[in-house]
Amino acid sequence: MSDSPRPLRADARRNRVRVLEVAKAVLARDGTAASMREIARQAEVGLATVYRQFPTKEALFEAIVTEQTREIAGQAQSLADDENPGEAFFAFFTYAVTSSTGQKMLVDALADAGVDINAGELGQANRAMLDGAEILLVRAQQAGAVRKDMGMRELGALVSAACLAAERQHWDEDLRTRVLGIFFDGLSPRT
Amino acid sequence: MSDSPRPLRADARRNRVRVLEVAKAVLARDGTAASMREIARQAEVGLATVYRQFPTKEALFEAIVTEQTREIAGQAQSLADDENPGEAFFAFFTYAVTSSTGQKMLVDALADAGVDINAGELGQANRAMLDGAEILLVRAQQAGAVRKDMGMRELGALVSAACLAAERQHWDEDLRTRVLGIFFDGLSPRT
Amino acid sequence: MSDSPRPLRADARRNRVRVLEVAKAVLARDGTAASMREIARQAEVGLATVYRQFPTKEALFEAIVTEQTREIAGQAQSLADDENPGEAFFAFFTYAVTSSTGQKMLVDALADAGVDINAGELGQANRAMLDGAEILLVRAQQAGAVRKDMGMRELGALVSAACLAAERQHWDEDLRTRVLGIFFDGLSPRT
Amino acid sequence: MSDSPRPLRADARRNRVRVLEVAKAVLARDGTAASMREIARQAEVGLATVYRQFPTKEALFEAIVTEQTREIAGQAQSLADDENPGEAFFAFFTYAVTSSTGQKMLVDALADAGVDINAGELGQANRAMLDGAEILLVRAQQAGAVRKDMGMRELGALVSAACLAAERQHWDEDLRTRVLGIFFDGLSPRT
DNA sequence: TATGAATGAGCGTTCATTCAT
DNA sequence: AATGAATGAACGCTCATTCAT
Repeated sequence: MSDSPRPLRADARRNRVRVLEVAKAVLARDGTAASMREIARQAEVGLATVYRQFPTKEALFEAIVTEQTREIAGQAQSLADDENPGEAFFAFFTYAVTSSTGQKMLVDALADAGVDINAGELGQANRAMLDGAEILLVRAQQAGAVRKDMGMRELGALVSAACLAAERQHWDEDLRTRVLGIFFDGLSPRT
Repeated sequence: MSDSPRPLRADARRNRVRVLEVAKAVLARDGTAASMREIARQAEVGLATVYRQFPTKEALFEAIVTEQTREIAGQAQSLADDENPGEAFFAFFTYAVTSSTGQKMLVDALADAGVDINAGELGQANRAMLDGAEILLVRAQQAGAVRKDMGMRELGALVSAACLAAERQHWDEDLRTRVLGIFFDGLSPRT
Repeated sequence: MSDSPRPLRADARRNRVRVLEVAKAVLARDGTAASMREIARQAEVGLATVYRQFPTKEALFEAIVTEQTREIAGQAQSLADDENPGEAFFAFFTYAVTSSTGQKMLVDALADAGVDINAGELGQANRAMLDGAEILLVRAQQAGAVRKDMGMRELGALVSAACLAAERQHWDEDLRTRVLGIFFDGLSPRT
Repeated sequence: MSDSPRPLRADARRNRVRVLEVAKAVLARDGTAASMREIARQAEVGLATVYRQFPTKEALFEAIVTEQTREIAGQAQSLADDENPGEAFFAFFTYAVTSSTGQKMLVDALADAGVDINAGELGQANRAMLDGAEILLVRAQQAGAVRKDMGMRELGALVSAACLAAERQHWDEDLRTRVLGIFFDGLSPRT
């Protein structure tokens, strides 16, 4: 966690962050058809600078997905021993939908492009996220907050659905709250 | 503005239908990145024949969406006076998700491209579909089968979510049934 | 040998020939680093027209080499039963050097690019050329016009050497005659 | 214009030599398409260090060619008063072909790029080499070892031819010996 | 002085669209 | 009416070269 020994890379680091941020936004807007040139233009860096940080378009996508996946995995972990498992689970679900806007699209694009989603850093992050999510799900079920006939497949499907629709339809916060409310009611145990 | 008589268009009509069918399949497989040339090849017609029927790629997309929207609108209409409003509503929801696989992607592509989704034949079809859906929703609510705090916005969001996720993740029938089950439980009136 | 049944392709055919011609010249001048754009520009056709005829740069190279190889093979064949084997052999050698300007460079470029030089139409043409050359060589040796310790390897090396140097140094006819004269003296049987 | 003193350039000198060596090898392998970055990487120096020594890629090429030309000129000089002019000439020819592998390609690349081959240090080296070669040629002719109707143009053409073909076809030592044998027989006086 | 990050021109290739046949 | 050849803009990517550290 100490400062790295190379102060030279201050600008390079800033450029990387900037490119990632812009790329996230551009991809959310234009989908995977977004061009590297457009990303470079909006990040106000040269085209080759993007390529220095991310040697292919695919690598850029993968970096974005990996970053977001890690964030979600981290959130799962910090909720793992929450004293209220039900609330923790629903909070995680909401966080995942809110933060992973556009991610599923990228994951699919990567899969289409033949990237092994379970390999490398992305695979690691993915497993961490899934493991964390499963813990939250099981604890919520044990606490009686979530119906028992739910598995990871259903959870993944629901989260994906919400992510994709929120992304493409630009859900505002109000709509998201109401739709997730419906989801959560559906997830409650049947009385 | 009157429909012109069509004495010679027997083969042209057949070509149009054929191109539409093939385009639907190709787009479902390759997404909106599918090329006009590929569609022409698979339809076994010349490239310019496709362009005669659909002056731009966008127009072809629009035609597909319009057709599918009309089908869904028709389904809503035929369920409009079903004697069991609750069943009718859920059947319609399921039909919409099942049949419009790949459609949402197109709608978004159109919207991205600046097409006014409410204009022209597509707008007409869209309004018919929404009107039909609203009737089904209201009747189901009046019958006590669907919670009262649902509006068309929530309905659209839910249908979209299911369509997009089903499309991108290749839900099998079993998973779709289970996920829609959760949706429908969430839509039931709170007891 | 009859006219092909498609008169439509008159212009396409002319473009193909034109592109091939220009490409031969451009490649002779700029080497394999010549750009497709430059070829298109000089041929006064659109870039995509070049690609319609030759789907990759490699394919264009291969087409050129194949064409030239065929011409040389044809020349070998028509000299195969010449009544003066010595003259026939030397005439063939001269023809090969004169006509295949720049070819060796392309062959090597293809080999570098991983093209199997013995496969497909090029391989066929290549074998025909080598077979024809061998016949001429053996006959010349039997007639006492060429030293016996010559094999196809040496022949290939000598022809290549002359081709490459003629190409890169822009030998005029006079110099070519004198240098080939030295070659031919070297090829004569030792007295 | 005077040579500046070089008190501090011990490492710079070493870098220059190292870069030149590596560049020679890389260019022999990858041709003139080799990238400056690759050369820097293999020389284990920074990219800008290469550019400090050689302000352009062209300059690097020129330096390599100049160095090799100087070596050949030196060889010519040391053979200039050999007691056996015929042997000396053929030894020089062989040395030139053997050592200048890859050089002709560079010379041509330079010429294509518009570099005046007769200017600067390269021109000087070139003249020295040609002068030395001419002396060897004339002495060999006077000694009756080489035919009289040979001039520098023919000599240059023959050496180039052998260099280029040896380079591009990866002649092994055996083949080179045999082919040069044919060349030398051709160069002998006609009996 | 040495480094490597940044840059933009250029390359091979694809695609929607137009036009001559 | 139908065809497919022609076109140029755009894309992903690489490279020689410059500049800030």
